[in-house]
Amino acid sequence: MTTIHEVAKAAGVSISTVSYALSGKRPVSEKTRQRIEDAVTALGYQPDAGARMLAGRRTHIFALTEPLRADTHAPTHMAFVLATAIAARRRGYDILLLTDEQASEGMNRVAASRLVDAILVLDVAPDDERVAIARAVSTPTVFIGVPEDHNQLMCVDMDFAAVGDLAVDRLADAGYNRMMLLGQTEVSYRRSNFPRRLLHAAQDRAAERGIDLDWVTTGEIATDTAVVHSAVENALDRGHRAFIVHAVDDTHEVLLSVLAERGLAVGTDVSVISAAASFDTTALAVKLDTIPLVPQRSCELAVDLAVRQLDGERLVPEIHLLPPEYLPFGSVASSPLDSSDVRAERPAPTAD
Amino acid sequence: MTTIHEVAKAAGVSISTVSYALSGKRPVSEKTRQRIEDAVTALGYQPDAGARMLAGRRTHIFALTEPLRADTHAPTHMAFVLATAIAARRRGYDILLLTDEQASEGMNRVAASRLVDAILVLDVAPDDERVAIARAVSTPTVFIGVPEDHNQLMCVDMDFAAVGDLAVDRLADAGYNRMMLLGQTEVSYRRSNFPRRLLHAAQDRAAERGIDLDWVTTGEIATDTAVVHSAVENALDRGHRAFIVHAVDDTHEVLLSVLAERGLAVGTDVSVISAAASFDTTALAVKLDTIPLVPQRSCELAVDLAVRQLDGERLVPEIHLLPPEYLPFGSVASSPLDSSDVRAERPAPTAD
DNA sequence: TTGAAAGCGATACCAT
DNA sequence: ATGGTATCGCTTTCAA
Repeated sequence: MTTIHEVAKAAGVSISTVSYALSGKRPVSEKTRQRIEDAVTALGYQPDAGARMLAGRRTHIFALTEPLRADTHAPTHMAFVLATAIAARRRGYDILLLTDEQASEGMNRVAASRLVDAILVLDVAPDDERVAIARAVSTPTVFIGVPEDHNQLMCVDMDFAAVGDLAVDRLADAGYNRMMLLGQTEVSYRRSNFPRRLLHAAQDRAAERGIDLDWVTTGEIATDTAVVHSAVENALDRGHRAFIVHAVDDTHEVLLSVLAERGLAVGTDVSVISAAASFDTTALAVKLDTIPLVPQRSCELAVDLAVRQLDGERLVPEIHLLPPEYLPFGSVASSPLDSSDVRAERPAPTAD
Repeated sequence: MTTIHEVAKAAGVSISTVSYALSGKRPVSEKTRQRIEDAVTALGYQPDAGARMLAGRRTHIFALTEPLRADTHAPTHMAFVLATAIAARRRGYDILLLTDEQASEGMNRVAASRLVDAILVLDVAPDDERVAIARAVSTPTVFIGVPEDHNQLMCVDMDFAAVGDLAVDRLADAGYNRMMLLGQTEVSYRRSNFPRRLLHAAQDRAAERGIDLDWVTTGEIATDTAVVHSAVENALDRGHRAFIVHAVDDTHEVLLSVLAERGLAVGTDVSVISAAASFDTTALAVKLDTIPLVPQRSCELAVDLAVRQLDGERLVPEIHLLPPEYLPFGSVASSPLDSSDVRAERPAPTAD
């Protein structure tokens, strides 16, 4: 193992100069800094992590807690983990995984042992037990998601309410007076609150504008293809021609396939908006107007907030809601038929 | 922060006694060890991670490298990550995530800085670049998967060849002389070698026993439901009545739904074996005979091998293949019709 | 602009 | 069975 002493000797300077040259915390003449850098690369020097943690006040590690429940949607979750890891590395931090069933134990342990500089919390539940721990430990903690009781907590999340408003507004502006929200699984409305935030905002906005908004979930636990299929059939039979989809990719696919079966053209006969999807909707059979949920944005902000706190910035604990962005792809009809007309011209067959 | 000094003072002993009492590396009288433990819990003492890493020769951290390519099947991957994390924690180790596009950089860094005690390699490709690095660094490395060039490498994996043999044997023993292997996606046969290991073993065994084995992949990149659907239809039309499924859950579901549509009863009219599935097949509509791929087994063994190396055991670098286990659920018919009979009694309609 | 040296908080060797 | 202390490799204050 190469130590800082060997680098110092090779460069003909003291170890403190090497340390400062590498950290940049003290000016070092261009000449010596060059010699030091040469020595570093020549010897393949890499500061000892343990020594750095002990002497410095930084471990350069973030903990990432993720309960990984059985109902977690793996692809979405992976996207967040990956985005966090990449954002952290860019700032010089590694990610330590805390997947314990009892995330509490892990959080306390890494905080008490000073293993990590900050804690990032993923997959936040409304009544998350990690809230109490975050308050108890002195390690800076950032939630990616918003628990019910978020007083004095630092949180980052998409503004799901704004997503709901935006989606309803677009369809309403296009002339629809009724629309269908294809939501998440039943369990996700219980275990998280972001689906509710979108739903309630959409319902309120619809009520304000005198719009008839229907809502269905996409299965009990996991997304149930059959449930989605019949829900869509049913909605079409009842005259629905405008859809807001807040769901996983499978649900999008089922919706599009039913529309295709019926010969309904998206952007002409029916309108569809994908709301808060974290996958690439442009890979679908039909491109959809999308209000994307970009994990990178949330995760980068979370990492940034953590780093800034470590750098001494005195940030107020608050919720950071990322404003939604609307990506048009022509899936909303410009001047649709009114749904009552639709109903008139096409008598609803019995479902099934 | 509570230090070992405070614990020592509270317990009225020296710091070395505290250290030994906690590590158990030296006998300590029951009386004093009790006082020390009391002090530890009273003060909520947790040894400083950095100090431990520097003074001891253990960081109590394992690195887990996972390239996370776009075609990675998220649920399967998550199962492995989770299993590894749990196995490691049980042995007192945390998991540091290395998800870099260039896993090389991360591996070199954590090895050189002595951030981790060992490296676990996930999602192994046939020509994995991490093989070279594993050979270069002195940090013990265990592959979960088997690269093409595994000379001098420590690897753990399911014995996929044995899985293939076993599946073919069961169906052959049941009297089938032709069978269909529903395989993985095309890309997985290129990016990994475990699908090939199963396939080739099955083909060889089939050839030995004079059995007609067909094989199809389940889509180009991601599993394509339509592709699977027509492949199964086609196979049935050609008289196939025995299936080996080496694929994700979606593929199982499509197969079962086609069989149901046709009114073919699993275990009577047709036989199905699920081979090397890492999800819970008992949750399917029909219970299937399964040769499961249990991530826990591979991951626990990998962790165990890493720990034993750290404990000084001089293990020879070799491949550890886990023998398959056959879980019967009655999905293989006991005395099936010969496929030629089947063909005779049911003229094959043209597909589609 | 640079160097010397005092910690950081454990582990583990050498004594007693 | 227990205590004293050198040591790990770095960061950072204090001096020059």
